[in-house]
Amino acid sequence: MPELPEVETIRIGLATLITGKQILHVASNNQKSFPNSQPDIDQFLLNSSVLNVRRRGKVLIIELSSQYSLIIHLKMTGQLVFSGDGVHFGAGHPNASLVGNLPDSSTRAVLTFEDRSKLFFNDQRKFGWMRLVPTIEIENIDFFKKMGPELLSKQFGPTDFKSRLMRRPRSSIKAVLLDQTIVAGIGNIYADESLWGAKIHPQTLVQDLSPVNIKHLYSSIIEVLSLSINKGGSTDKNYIDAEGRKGSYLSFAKVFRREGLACPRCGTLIRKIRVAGRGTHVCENCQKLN
DNA sequence: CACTTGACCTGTCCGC
DNA sequence: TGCGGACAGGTCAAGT
Repeated sequence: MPELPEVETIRIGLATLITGKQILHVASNNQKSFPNSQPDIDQFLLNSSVLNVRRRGKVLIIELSSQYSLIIHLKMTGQLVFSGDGVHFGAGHPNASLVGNLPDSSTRAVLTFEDRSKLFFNDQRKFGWMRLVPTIEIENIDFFKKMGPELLSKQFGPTDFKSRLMRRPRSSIKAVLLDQTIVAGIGNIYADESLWGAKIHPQTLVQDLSPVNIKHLYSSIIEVLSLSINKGGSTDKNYIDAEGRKGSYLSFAKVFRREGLACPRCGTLIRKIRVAGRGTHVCENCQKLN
């Protein structure tokens, strides 16, 4: 569920909360979530401190002073929640009811910093993972090597977008937007929202898109992602930011999770269909199939 | 080779 | 009320 805007929101929060802090202790109760048997951990995680927090696509990268980095993929239900000075999760915190007391049954790993503040890696469905890798090797890791360009990068524009899409001309545009090797960061929510914004049916084959379609889609994606980052991302069920806050983007969504409601543009009832194996929200009046 | 589907998980919701 | 099954969606392996 965390897509680019959610991960970016977490990154911004984490950067201010943990940059400069030294890691004293790490605990994991699930080898898939975080294999804490790695010999590297004692040497390169403990007693190292956080240099910065970066993002690549939907992946967080916590760079450490040891020249190692923690790479974190939250997948569907992962959360990173910080608890420490100035940020309290207990009685009186406005989000206490959302976060509850930690650790809880979904906590898979906990980092403890030198000031006793903690970072909880919660993940109900155990799809997410955290790995310790040498910083210099990050770009050689397979999924980073295969990952498409950053949509919000200044070096990335509509022409690049078009040439990336054309790598999969015979697939539906929705499947291609979800493919992280084409462009990085879009998931189900923002695929549906940007396609609605560009008035393109999700099942349209890439080769059937007009140049104008592609231009509109590019603008729509940038607009939707930027708006969502400004709203702190989307909260459906599990997403919260590093301080335990929900995002408000979903209240701005035009089609996602709005099946049976009126399309804000034309009033036609929004339908939920299945495209590329995913639940897909569409206004079949605005978004006509070519 | 290009593309689609199923598995990985667990909590929630719906229908009987 | 209880229970089985569908569903949620990011990614990779397996299947067509």
